[in-house]
Amino acid sequence: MSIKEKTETTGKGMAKSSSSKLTFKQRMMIKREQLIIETVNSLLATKGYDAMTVDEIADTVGIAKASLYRHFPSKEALAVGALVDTMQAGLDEIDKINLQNLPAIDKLKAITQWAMRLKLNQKMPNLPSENSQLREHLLAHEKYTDMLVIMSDNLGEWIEQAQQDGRLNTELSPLCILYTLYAKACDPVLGFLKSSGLYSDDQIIEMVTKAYFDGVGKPNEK
Amino acid sequence: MSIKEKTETTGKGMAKSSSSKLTFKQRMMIKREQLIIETVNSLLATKGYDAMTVDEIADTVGIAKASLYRHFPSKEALAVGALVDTMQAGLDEIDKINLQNLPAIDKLKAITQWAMRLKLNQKMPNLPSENSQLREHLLAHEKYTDMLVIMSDNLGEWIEQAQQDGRLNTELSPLCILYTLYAKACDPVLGFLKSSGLYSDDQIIEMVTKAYFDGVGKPNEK
DNA sequence: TAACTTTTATACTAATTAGTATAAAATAAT
DNA sequence: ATTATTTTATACTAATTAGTATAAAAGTTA
Repeated sequence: MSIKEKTETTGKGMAKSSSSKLTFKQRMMIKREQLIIETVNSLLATKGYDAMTVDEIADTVGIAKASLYRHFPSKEALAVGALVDTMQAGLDEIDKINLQNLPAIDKLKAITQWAMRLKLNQKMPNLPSENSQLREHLLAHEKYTDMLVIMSDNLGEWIEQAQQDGRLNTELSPLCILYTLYAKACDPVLGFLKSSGLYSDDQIIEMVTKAYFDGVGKPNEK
Repeated sequence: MSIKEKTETTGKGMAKSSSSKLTFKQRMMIKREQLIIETVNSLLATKGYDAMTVDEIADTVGIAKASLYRHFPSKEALAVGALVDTMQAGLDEIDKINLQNLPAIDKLKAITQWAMRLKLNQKMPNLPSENSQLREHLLAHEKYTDMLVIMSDNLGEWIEQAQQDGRLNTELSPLCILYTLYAKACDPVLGFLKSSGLYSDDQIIEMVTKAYFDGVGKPNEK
């Protein structure tokens, strides 16, 4: 064994290595990293960043805290990792939707519903309130902001196309539509409707989609 | 001075005493309690419950921590007090709106916009994420839940009336409309649009109201 | 002035928790 | 089997913070 291998690590985010040949250990490392990320995502979705403790993460994953810190150097890095992971999933979903030849409005509905389903399944991490330490670090994290820009550009194109198609309200600025769309990913309405026990997930998504695109008011009210 | 007066206190919420004759000290007490509540509301709006510290509240109000604890027995009580206060303001606003003879749909728009303006002015307290200690205590607090029921009943009546008037989408259940309306009070879109610097508060409220009632989609899209 | 009450500043306790150190146990490699 | 590496359990440090105790200062009342 070479000295070099002694220091091998997945390196916080090289989950997709440039080399396609991975050792068994490396693959295990990646697998576990994914499990950690999933756990953090779930805890961020249910409890939020402040209430989530590192000991809890370790217990839930089923590994020792020291092992956790071999993958991520801090609690913040864990949260950022989870958020980057979700962002990547969103970008992947956008790519998938772009492959289909849909009108822009349907692409927008598709990504909105994808995000809402994630939220309903408690997989959508909750960001802490507006002025928080974590948010600053997140916006200082280049990878995350890069992904955010790519996603916003992509959604922005869909929005402008849908407006040109006459399928989106042109009285609303694209920015306003973009923000309201992002907001659907953390809409508390989904959880409240779910906890009412009256509706299936599909029904909830259908209702909230209708409320979002068609409005709660009657069309004739305009 | 009687023994009785020695133990006088505003008593956490008797801000509206049954007796209309109040001593100077009592009025000072109430005045200060209001200042505390305002401060807590502002801190809850900007930082959230977890990030808000009791020392910070005391410093911001400009009194000693010990004095703070003479008004409220715990941090949770402070938060609950702030939330009850906001809820009361909402009920007052509903009463005010009910005095005007407006169509139900306009009453709904009025209260929605009132809540959004509060949020824009950083006066709307942020509740912590769904499964939190504070939320449980809040729902165990009878006064708060009573107020919540009254408000929901009142808004529910408006919603059903507006549906009968043909001004609200009858494809959406009243419950769904109620929840989406509550959600406007904590809609992060308002803050994002504001921090973009592109719009005045009035413009933001107009935009988000339009998006909410008319939907982001074009009517002809239906 | 004198007696009394309230507020304040300060320091403390106790609990929580992020992150680290360490030695034993488990696993893998030769 | 032996050596090297990783994981684990445990205990620790250091920082934060809710809540309390206390004595001095400020304010009030007579």
